[in-house]
Amino acid sequence: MNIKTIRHSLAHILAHAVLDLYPETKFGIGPATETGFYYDFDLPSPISEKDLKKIEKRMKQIIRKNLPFKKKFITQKEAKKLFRDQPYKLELIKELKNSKEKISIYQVGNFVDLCRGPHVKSTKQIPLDGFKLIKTAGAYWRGSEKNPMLTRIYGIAFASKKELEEYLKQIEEAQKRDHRVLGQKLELFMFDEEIGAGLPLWLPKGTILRKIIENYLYQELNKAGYQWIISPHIANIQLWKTSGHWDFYRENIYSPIKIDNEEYLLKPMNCPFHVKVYNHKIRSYKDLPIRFAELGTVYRYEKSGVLHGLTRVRGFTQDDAHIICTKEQMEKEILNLVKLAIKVLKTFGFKDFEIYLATRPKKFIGTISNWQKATKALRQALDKMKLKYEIDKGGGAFYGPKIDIKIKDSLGRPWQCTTIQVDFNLPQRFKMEYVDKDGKRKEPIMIHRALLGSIERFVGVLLEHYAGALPLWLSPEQIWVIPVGASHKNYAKKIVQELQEMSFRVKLKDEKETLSKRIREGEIQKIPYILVVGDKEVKSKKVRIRKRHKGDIGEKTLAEFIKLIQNEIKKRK
RNA sequence: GCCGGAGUAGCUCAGUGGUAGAGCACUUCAUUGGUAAUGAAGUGGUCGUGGGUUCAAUUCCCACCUCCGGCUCCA
Repeated sequence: MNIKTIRHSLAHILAHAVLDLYPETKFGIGPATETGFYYDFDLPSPISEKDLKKIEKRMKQIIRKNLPFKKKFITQKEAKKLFRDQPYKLELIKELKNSKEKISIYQVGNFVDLCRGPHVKSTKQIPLDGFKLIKTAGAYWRGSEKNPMLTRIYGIAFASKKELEEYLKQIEEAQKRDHRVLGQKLELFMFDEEIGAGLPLWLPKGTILRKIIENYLYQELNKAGYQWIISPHIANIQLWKTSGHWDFYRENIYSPIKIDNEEYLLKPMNCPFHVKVYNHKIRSYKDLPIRFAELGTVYRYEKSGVLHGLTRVRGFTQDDAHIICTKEQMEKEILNLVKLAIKVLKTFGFKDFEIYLATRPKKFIGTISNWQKATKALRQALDKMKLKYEIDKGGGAFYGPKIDIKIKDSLGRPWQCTTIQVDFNLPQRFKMEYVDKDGKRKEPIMIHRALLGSIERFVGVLLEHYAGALPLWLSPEQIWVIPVGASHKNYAKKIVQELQEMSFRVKLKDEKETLSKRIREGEIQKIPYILVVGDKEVKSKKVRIRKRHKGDIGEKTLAEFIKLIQNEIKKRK
C-alpha cells in the first residue's frame, strides 16, 4: 500500500476521531505531508497537546474496526445539503462549481469528507503502530491572515513501527545540530532579553568565524571586480521617500528618529546609499559595469513570532552588492553572478539547495520588454550552469525578476540565502544615468544581489550543515596543544608559539586537568586538531596528532603537521 | 502579529501556598596525568518582569517580556 495514501487516509481517521470526541467541530482540510498528515479543525474549545493522546487512542479504535473507505460522486446540490453545517466545506464546494470536475466524497465510519482521494480500501490496511500525533499548531484557513485561525493537528506516519521510531530518532539527532544549541555550546553567539529580541550578540569565537567568512568574501569579490563602500546606519527620511521604501516597506521600518527637526530612519536596506555613490559623478558607458559591495547592517521590524535564532533576526548584515550596467551587459553580469554564487556556496560545503526563478507579478513597474529581457537573462544563466530550478510564477518583486537560493536547516526548513534581483525601480526613482557612446544619457540596469544573504542567517545554516564541526579553515579554534604533564609545558608553549606565528588559531590547554578530560573537552568543542606532547614527543621532537572524530592519527614533526594543515586549509575542506 | 507550549544557578533540569535543590561549569586544595569525565570542599538564585489574591506567592490569578513548535510574512 502506498504510504501517501495511508497518510491521507489517516488524516480522515484523525478527523473521524475528532468528530467523535468534539462533535461540534467544523472541519477544514486534511492532506498528507512528506512525513505524515495533518487536519485543520475549528474546535469548540481549545485543545492542548495532552488531548492528542486521547485522540490518538480513538483513532486506533477506529482503525481496529476495519472500516471501509467508500467513495461516492454527488451533485452540487447534494453536497451543499450534506455539508450544510460545515462552513469551510461549503466554501470549497462553492469553488468547485466553476470546475467541470464531479464532486466526490469519501466516507469512513460516520465521517464523510469532501475529497478526491485516493484512500485505502479499508482501515485494516493502515499499520496500527506506524503513526503518532505529534503537535498542534495554529493555521489560518486557506493560508490567509485575514481568515480565522484553525487548529492544525500534525501526525507522522510510516509503513511500520520501526520506520516511525527511526524517524523520531532522526529528528532527535537533527535537534542536536540546531544552530541555537551549537551557538550556546561552542560559545559563538548569544541573545539577551535586556538587549532585545532578534538582536544577536557575537561572542569572541563567533566573531572570529564571522571575520573569516567576511575575509573570504572580501578576497573573492576583489577578484570579481567589486569596489567596496561603507554607508551610514541611519539616513534622512527623504532618502527613503525617494527610494519608495517609505511607501512600500514601511511596516518593516522602525519608527523615525528625530534629529534637529528632521526625521531619520534606521536603514532597512543598503540600496539607496549605493545609488547615491553611483550618482555622485557622471558615469560613462566605459565605466560600466560598476559593482559596489558592502557588508551592510540593516534593521527590519520582523513580527515577534517569526524570529528564529540567527536565521531570522531584526538586525543583520547583508553581504550586499549592486551592479550597475548597460542592458547589453546584463546577461553576462547575471551569468557571472550565478557562477560566483554557486562557487561561494560550494566553498562552504553546500551541495543541496533549492533554486527559484521568480517572475513578473501582477503589479509591476518597468516595461514588459525589460522584464522579459531580464527574466531571460536569469533563466539562461541557470540553464548554462545546468542548475535545477523551479519557476516561482508571479513571485518576483514589483520592481524586477529574481533568482533566490534556499538552503535547508537540520529539520528541513528552507531559508532563503542567495538572492539576485534585477531592479527597474531605483534607477528610475533616483534618475540614474550614464553617458553612452552617442553622447546621450541613458538609464542603466541595476542588479541587487546578496550571495550569503545575511551573515547571521548564513552562519546559522552553516552550523547546522556541519553540525558544528566546522572545517579547519572556518574553525575559530583550529588546534589545541596539550602537554601531558607540567614538564612538557615549555615544549608545548614553543609549539603554540610557532603555530601562532604562522597565523594558525591555536590554544595551549595546560595541565590543570587530566589528559583525558582535556581531550574530551576538545572533542566537545569540536576542535579539528589536538596535539598531545609528552616525554616521547619532547624526546623525538615531534607532535602526536589527534584528528577530530578520528582519534590519534600518529606522530609527525611540526613541519610535517603544518604542511598537512596548510593543505587542508587551502582546500577549504 | 496569530494559535499552542514554556521561562527555577553560567548550562541541562528536579521541586513546593510557609522565601529553593541535583549534575555539569566555576573557585580552592590534593592529584602530575599518554588520547572522551581524578577526588574532596566551596562560591553561586529578587524562581523572566510588574501588578493582584492571601497572614504568607517561586507556586494561584491578570498583564507584559523572552524563548520553543506552527501559520502568515521574509535575507
